[in-house]
Amino acid sequence: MVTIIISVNDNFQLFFEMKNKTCSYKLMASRDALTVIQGKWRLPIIISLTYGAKRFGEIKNDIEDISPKMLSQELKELEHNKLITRNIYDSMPVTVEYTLTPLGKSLKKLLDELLDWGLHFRKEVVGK
Amino acid sequence: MVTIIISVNDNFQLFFEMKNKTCSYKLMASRDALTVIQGKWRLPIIISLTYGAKRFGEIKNDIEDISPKMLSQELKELEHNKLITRNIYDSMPVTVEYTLTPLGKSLKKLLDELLDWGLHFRKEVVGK
DNA sequence: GTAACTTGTTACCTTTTGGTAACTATAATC
DNA sequence: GATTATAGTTACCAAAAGGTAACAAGTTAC
Repeated sequence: MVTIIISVNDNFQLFFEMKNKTCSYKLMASRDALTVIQGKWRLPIIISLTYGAKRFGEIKNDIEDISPKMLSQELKELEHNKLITRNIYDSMPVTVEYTLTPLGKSLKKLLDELLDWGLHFRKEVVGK
Repeated sequence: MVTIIISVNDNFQLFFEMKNKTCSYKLMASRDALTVIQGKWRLPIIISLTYGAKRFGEIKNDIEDISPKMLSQELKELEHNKLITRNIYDSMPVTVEYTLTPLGKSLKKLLDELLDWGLHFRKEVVGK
């Protein structure tokens, strides 16, 4: 039996105990991926940024009912996980631009698959 | 502006307000997919069942530290979303077998992509 | 000097998710 | 009649996630 402790970031730890080392490692990686994109606002934010660099207020307008607290919080998390970068411009008033990193852009295939299966699921379950 | 209300199941509702109908529909489908597989125990359970039909106790042994309450709860949710089926056998003592449905098996590509990106992410972020 | 615009922060509260420990029902075995 | 094995359930609690409303700092325009 193996116990592996990994952390996606400072606030989040995953503990797994499994009999099979390879299987538990794969499970961890899959759950890392899930952890990074889950939550109410992350997909909307990431999708908003796939259309190019955006400022705080622009993302907020895109998503409509997100609060500044949640947007700020989630942007920090995404930056921490290196999916986006934050650029401050010394204009007046100050503007801050967010862009997807290469790692962030590398989510495309996963997001496509998520959409694909989601549509399939809706057809099979939600739609009926 | 369009407001669309959908529900994945009786207990869960997603509300989206967006300016672009197509975009919000895609977002909903993607979030459906996320919703169905997220949570601490769903991936382990689904993965456990990819190795074939299993009984309640067998899944419990596979996952080690899951409680009967959580396993029961999550199995019900997965059944409700039509990813698994529950078969009762009138043996003694009674045995119950869980299997993946075709819809459950259709998750394979998504799970593969999740694993793929998760490994990439670990290499880029967690590993450093 | 007051209002407006930018990007946030803070304190407080509610809802959702997950955990613990004890218990249940049924039947077979000792 | 007590123990074992099956597959759960129940009541209660803790932690995480998300929501609301008010505020803050810096600069420009009126």
